[in-house]
Amino acid sequence: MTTIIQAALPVPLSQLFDYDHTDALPVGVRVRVPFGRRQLIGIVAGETATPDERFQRKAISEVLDSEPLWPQPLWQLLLWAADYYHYPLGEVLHHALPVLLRQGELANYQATIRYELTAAGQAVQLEELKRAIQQQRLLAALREAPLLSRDIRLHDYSPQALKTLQEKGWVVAVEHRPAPAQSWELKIAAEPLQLNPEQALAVAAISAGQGHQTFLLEGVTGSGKTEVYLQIIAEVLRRGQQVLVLVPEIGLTPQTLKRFQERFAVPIVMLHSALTDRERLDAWLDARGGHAAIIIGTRSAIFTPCKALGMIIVDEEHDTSLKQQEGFRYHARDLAVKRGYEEGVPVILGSATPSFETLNNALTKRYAHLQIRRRAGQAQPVQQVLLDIKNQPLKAGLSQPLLKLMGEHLAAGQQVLLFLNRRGFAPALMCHECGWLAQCRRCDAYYTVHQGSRQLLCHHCGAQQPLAVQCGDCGSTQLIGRGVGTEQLEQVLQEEFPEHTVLRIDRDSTRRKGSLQRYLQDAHDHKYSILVGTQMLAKGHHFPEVTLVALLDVDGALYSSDFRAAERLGQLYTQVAGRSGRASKTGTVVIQTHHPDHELIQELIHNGYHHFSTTALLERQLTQLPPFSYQALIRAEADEAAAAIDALAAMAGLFPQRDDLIVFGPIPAVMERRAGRYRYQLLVQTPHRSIRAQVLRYVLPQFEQLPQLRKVRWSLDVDPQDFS
DNA sequence: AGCACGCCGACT
DNA sequence: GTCGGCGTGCTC
Repeated sequence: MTTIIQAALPVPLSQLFDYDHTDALPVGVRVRVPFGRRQLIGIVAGETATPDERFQRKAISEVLDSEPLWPQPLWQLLLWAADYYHYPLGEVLHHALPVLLRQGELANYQATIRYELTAAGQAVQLEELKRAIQQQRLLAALREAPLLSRDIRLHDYSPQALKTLQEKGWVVAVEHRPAPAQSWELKIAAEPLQLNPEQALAVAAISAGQGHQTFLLEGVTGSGKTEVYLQIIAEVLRRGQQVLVLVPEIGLTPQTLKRFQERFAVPIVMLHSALTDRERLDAWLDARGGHAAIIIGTRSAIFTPCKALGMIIVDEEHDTSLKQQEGFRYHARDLAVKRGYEEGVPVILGSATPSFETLNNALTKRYAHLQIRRRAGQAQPVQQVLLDIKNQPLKAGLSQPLLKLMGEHLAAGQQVLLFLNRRGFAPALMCHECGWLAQCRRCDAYYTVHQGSRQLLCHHCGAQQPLAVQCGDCGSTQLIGRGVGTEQLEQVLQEEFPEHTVLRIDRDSTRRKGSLQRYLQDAHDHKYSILVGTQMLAKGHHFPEVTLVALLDVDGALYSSDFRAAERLGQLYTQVAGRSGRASKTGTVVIQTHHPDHELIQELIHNGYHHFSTTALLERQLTQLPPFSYQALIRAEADEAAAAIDALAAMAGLFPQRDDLIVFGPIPAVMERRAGRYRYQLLVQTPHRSIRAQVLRYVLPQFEQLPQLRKVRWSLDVDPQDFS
């Protein structure tokens, strides 16, 4: 009896593909199938009795799993996500798998080979091998500890030398099977801290809940949100259930792990970018098998199957890194809420500065709203200083009053933190005689001057040029950097405060792997007095000795075309302010601006984020912007502007005319030309989610017929977070 | 997305 | 005469 299996394949096509198979197969099982003239790994998505007979069906080549890869609720989430984001199911499923499973490896722990010294090997004098350096190196390493094949690769040991050592009988390869399903039991390794009344209330409210409920845990920086997490996690673990914790990309640090490990003596897996594919699969299996009690990871960890999930925590839920910005453009926070619903477990969204979407859900009672307004311990409120820099002399963007304040804090032996969201030496290179600016040939952007590498760099397409010495227009050699970047700021500060040390943290200074971690640790340990950095430095790090924090240039955000710019500035300011001052030391936050009277700044300073956000939310309501409407953005790019415009215009023409639908565009992207390509977009907006879904479902299949689309690359972004 | 087929330009 | 450029079409 043959069955007709419908498989979801990792191709950008939304349909399923029919295959013959001898038996029925459960949904969620991987199969290897012939597709054109290649073999693909697909996922069984169902079976059918009424296949499309226009196609010559082929047979499944191989069934790779005996049971579905995902538990039912997670499978439901994946189906929902493909539908919600209008992204092909096959690609969504593919994306949700560890790399090795995408490639067809078995969903098993793999025995690893471990190399150990034999007694003979132990007895060998390293001296004997001085003619064979590679063997000597290996032997020396093996004296310390056995090696896994991964270590061999990682430390670049010679496989040839290893083989020779085995032949000499000095080294043996031992097959090492990872421990199978081990059970765990909650052991509290450290005593919980004493909670303040608001924290206690939050813990109690979450613990009292039954089944699914979403909580917004809005706690000012330093209010002890983590302690709340830890105590409710304890509750979940006590029931023998697992906890999934999502953190921002930058927040996934050894310190985070340490904090959990110090409290709970349970297996914790951390899904970070440094894992090998095999380690990632092992972690995935640990979670799925229920052997891991706590799973901590970034965005993509939301797809980790869990045998007995008890709770999902999304820390820093406002963080933009939770939204994937290319390909399958999902928002991990939104998927977390949906998954919590499917799994019937509570979801905690934590932030000092909630996104307007989440805040709105809390204010309208869809989410329970828990607030912690008090800072833990004796933390003092910060002192806020607004510096009007209109007509003020600036030194590398620093005003005199700020320099004076810095001097005071440094003299008192404290640390100072400066934010400037512009890396490089200067954001443009200008001719002093004629005003010419060095422009990237492939983008609508100026080159950034990088002094260290003596280069002009385009931050948008990556183009690099040797630092020009002559004006491209008048030939003058009077070229000067215009504006200030972190590199220049660092240099000037070093001159200004020669007796203090300056550390710059941005993408350029932390290019080497692990250097960010090291710098953050050094900053924390007060090895530097002045810290200069971009946004990178703003996220989730605590430097207890920092008492002065300054935002050097916020003007760009005040008059931005992006309606979310204000929200982001509010979040940045508040997060940064929370970085300043701890315990007994009063912190100071400084904003430098040309628009000190701007409503947004006044609101933030005088009323704080919560008030600011609720007021700003009213404005979003008046203007019918998200979260009071639902958007989708169609982007198109092509070598010719006309091609992109024509494609989007053709798409726009397919949308129905109706009062509850706005189709706006084609309009040029904020940067119309980037990397030699012209970029345009079409904004779709509706008052209800369901209408957006309905309209897109109607219109998207028709796009395939449009000849204008063949010349462009285009993509759909549901709930776009940024309009670049 | 791949991967082939197919039809026009500069090379052994 | 061929290698190879990327336009077009198809994959159950």
